[in-house]
Amino acid sequence: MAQNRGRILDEASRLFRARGFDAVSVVEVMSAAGLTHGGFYGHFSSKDDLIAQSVAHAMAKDAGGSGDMRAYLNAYLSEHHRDNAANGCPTAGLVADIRHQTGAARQAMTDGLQSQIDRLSTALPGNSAADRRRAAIGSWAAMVGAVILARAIDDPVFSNEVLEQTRKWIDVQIDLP
Amino acid sequence: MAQNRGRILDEASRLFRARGFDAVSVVEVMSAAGLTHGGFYGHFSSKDDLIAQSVAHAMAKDAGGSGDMRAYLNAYLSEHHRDNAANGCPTAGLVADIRHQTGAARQAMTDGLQSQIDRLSTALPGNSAADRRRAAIGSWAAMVGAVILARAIDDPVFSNEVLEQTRKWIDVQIDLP
DNA sequence: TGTACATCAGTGAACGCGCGTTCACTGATGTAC
DNA sequence: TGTACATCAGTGAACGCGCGTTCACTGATGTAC
Repeated sequence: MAQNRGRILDEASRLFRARGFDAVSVVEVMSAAGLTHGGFYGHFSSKDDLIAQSVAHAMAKDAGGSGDMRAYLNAYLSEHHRDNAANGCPTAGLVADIRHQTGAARQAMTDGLQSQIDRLSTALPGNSAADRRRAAIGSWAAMVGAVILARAIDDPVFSNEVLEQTRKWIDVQIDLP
Repeated sequence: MAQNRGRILDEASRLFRARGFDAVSVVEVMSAAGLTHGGFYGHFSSKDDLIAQSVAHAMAKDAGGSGDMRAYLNAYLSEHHRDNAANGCPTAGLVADIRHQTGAARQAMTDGLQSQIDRLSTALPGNSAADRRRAAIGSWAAMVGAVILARAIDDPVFSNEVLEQTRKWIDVQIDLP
């Protein structure tokens, strides 16, 4: 049962990242996990509960940004990441949708973002802890914003430009003393 | 009839920014415009058509960022803007949702973003056109990203911190020669 | 000026559909003797 | 080792509801005479 529960959370977080919370049904999630929909309520109390738990699950699994910052930045602002939302960063895929969700889901996202900012703060250069935290917040906002913009834009040239120019723009900022 | 059509588009774009495309029904939009739902299909061919037209309408109406850049930045990354999505920037409110919409809506958003980047490019300093365009793209990604993050975060202190630190981080970048 | 009629934007009841959720059930698993 | 039974995760038909959409209609407006 714990195994099935883990598979439901994995598939739910992939489907939610790809298509949003509202557009994915409970039936779809259970099918993706190889089960029928009736058993869903043995694992979760409601779809809102699944959403909250899948957000926490995805944020915990996707804990990047603590190592080589330049490599992380290049992978994050890549065409591959833009085109693979299902397996990509849960923040970029879910954060805008979170605004319309219940308290538990919002709290899971908030906790995940705090961890992410803490991780980036240690990976970025800077003269003081305050400088590093500012760089972490600013560059994370730019990274998430750029991927969201690039995914919305219906023109490959412009979309690629947003990714590439944002990468270069952050590069300049990170290299500063 | 043209007057009613304008009111429907105004109310639709406000409701969509506040709650997302899926969560707002045709009945709600028509009620907000002071009409009943049956007349909707005299104005639009479908809800998707309304979405596409309301995105174009909102992007055209909200053409900011060509004047005083510092004032624009401060207003954009303010608590007031974060807390008033309904009347705020359509990019911050709708861009993530656009990914799941039809071609017409995506194209309206793409066109609006091109105009916005063009406007910011002329308002920002820089030694070359390429530098200015890079600064426009990078700071726009950071501004949109920060507002989206701040709206998702379920902790006022952290949310305010994201707005304030992103503002300062962009400030440094804009002031550079 | 006054009357008869055509037009058509807006009305509201009705439709089919997919959703989240419920519940009586099944059948594999493990324990008692 | 073999049999009887309890447990309970998973099944699938069914529910009520709200949605997007349709359509016969109404009633205000403007034109013809």
